Amino acid sequence: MLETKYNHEEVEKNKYELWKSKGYFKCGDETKTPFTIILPPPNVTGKLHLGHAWDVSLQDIVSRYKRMDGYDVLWVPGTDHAAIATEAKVVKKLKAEGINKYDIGREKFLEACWDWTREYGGNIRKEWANMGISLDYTKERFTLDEYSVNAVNKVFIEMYNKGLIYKGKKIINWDPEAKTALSNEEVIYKDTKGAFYHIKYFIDGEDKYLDVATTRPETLFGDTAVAVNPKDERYKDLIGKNVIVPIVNRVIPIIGDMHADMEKGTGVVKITPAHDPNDFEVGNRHNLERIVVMDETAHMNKEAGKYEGLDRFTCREELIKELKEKDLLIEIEEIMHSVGYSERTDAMVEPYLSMQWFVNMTELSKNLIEMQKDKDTKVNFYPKRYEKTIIQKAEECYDWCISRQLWWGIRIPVWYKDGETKASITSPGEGWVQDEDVLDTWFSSALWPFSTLGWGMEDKSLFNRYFPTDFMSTGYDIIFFWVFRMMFQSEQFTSKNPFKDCYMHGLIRAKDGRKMSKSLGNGVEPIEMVKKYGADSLRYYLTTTAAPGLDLRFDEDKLTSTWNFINKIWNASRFTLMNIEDIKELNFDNLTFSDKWILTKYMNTVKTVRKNMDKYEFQNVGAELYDFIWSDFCDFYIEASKFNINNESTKSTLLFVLTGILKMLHPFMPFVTEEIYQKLPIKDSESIMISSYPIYDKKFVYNDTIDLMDNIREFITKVRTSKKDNNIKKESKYTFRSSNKEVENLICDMLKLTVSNIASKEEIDTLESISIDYDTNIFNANLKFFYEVSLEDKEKEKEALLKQKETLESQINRREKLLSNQGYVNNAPKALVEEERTKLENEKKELELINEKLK
RNA sequence: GGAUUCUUAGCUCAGUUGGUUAGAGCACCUGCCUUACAAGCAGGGGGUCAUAGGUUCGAGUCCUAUAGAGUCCACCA
Repeated sequence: MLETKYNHEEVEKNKYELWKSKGYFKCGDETKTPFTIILPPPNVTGKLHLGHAWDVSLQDIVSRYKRMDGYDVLWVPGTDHAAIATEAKVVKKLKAEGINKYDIGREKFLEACWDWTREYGGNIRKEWANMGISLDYTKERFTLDEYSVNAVNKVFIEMYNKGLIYKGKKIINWDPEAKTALSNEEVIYKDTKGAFYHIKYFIDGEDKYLDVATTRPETLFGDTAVAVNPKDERYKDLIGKNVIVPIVNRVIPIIGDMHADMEKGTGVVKITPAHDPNDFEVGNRHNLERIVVMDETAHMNKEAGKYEGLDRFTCREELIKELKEKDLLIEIEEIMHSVGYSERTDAMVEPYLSMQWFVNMTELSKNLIEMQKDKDTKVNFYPKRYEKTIIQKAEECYDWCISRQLWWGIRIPVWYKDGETKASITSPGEGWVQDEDVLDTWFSSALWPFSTLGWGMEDKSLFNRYFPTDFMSTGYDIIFFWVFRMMFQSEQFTSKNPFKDCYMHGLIRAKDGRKMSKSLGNGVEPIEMVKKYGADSLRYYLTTTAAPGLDLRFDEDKLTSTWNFINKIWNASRFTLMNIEDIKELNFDNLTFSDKWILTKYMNTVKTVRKNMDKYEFQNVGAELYDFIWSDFCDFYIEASKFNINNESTKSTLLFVLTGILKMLHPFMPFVTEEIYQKLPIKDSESIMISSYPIYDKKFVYNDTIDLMDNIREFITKVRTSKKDNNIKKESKYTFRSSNKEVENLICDMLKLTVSNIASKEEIDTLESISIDYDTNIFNANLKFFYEVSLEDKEKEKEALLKQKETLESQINRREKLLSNQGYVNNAPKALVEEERTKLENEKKELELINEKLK
């Protein structure tokens, strides 16, 4: 028998290992329809945060639901090598030991990375187990394993040969700390305090100067022109003349270019083609020289003359000092402007001219847009609005910088010899040297949905059976990093989209709405929450609280409520189990009214739950189950069943409905449902995990019980309220009559009206009474309580009646108006109009009763 | 500048083809140790659904504008 209280620690012990060892997580039943989910691979050396917990819970819900519903589910686990993130951590660790990565060299450094990966890699798996997620570990992948590396190489080479990947010298975002190029997505813009430095650029041969404003004065060493707008009357005549770059004393031309904005600053802008993407374009238009003035650590190079070797910020300070001394500085105007920082190292990004590899996005984007236009080929996003987002991204797409000057990652499969370039997995021969760079982590992640399934490998059986995948779930924060790229790569290499449905969830925030972050110290560890409340509580809370695509403010009080809900389920199960121990088989021959009612309610719930599960509307599933279980099953049905508990059919109903409840809850709370399921005297399989999901069955639907029970419950509430308002004691004498003999016992039981308290004739004659009336087309009843009614009680009753009268009258008024509206009567659904009519009639009847009483 | 989300009870949130009396949890008030559960039961109070218009027989839901909050993209000499 179950303990009186739910104990999540006990319940969650050992179950995961058992499921795993029984092989329930494994795919492979070819008699079933396949259903595939690929887990978004977390960073191998990372920790699972609440966002991950949310994400994996959503996927596990879908996996378990589909598995129970007869699909051959494959859920592929895996981790990501997270090139820059991991490399940064290993560099830091080595630094603490006094080791520099360049001193030990590439090979040794990679060994250190692998050590790090092995050391922390196991953590993730433990946390998955804690969350209870049903991953097929026989298919676990890593973005640096043979599946991934093979796919990456094949894809790169093919794209290179097709001209979809090219090498070029462009301005890219440079992270001077990690000493690598970044993609635009890896740059985070933050408002930063800075300044416009107004500097004098003297016109060559004249005593006049131009006021040139810049936020990065240290780049002046790379200036190769000054631009004004050709339409700008102020400067028009200067075009063609030259100015002198201060300090360097280089003579550079004044050019006319639309890039110079007349409204902005002084209307004069210095052009540094090697250090600004816009200036780069201007430089191309005017054939300007590109002078790089910094090295890869953002220290000044020899172009900066005596400032060579200084860090960019120190140089700025020194330079400003000198400009001031030489009276070349006009003013320093402090401003707030947004500046890019590296997502991983938080270093200020330097726009930097360098040779990098790029993916040409033009064709790929076009392709994606075409596929999204057709409902048969597109990815269905949940919520739908992200379909627009992804198209927008595709439309304004720029080329993707994929090379990284790192060591931890998949090396670019390109070889050089004597100015020749070849793309190849292995060396083309003697004397060929491989490109030093590795690929952006997201390049391998983009191939994940098919690389994990063995695309491009000899054995294609997994790929053929399980691709394309069915469901993808991820936070909206990586839609551009990942979802977008998975889509165009799959489209390019498999001609299909990587998944049919893509569910986007929001971000987890702290209770006050701020982001959870280390620096704010407001982060919450999922592990801690699992310890405190159990994985079941956490999973249910996370997945049923927020609507798709919306953020979730983490509220521990709600987790407590969820725990209480599970405790409620626990106790309802406890009650059921206590009373059905001897049951041998289900028998529905002798159903009571309330049995029929709960069966009908249950079937309706199954229908609604399935509908919402299929649409991934888990918040609706949660609400539906919560309400059904707590209000209908526990608060009413279990209470009612106590009076017929020896009836075999009532016992069967209890067991049948409870089993269904457990099954519908199982995807959300796998542990506790399994625990209880194991104790059921009759079950359809050895584990709830592999049992079958409830099916709507008309056989158990008794539609006429629904409205009648609603009436009964309303009447019961009315009586209880009245008893409380009028201070009517338990043992008060009463008389009761109703229009429906079948349910009279039920009502008396629920109201605890015993035969011994039925008022005698004498009591009826001598005592005063309060009467509670109920009158609708379906059910009417009259209950009178006989007792010493004080004057005060009478006043109170009268007051209550007057209040009721008032509300009734306004309701009748409203409804009469509504029903006299021809537009409504003609256009609204007939059933609805009919319902309104019935309600109006009932209200009129009730008003009559009240009026009578008031007399 | 472009896109997008949010604004519903004191707090946190549901409310999905528009259907008329807007729900939940927590908090609050009252009464109950009723033998599944006091982390519970029973009853109750509390909302002109941000504002202003519009479409419609009917709007929390659709449209337009406004205000406030957030996010993404672009720009940022």
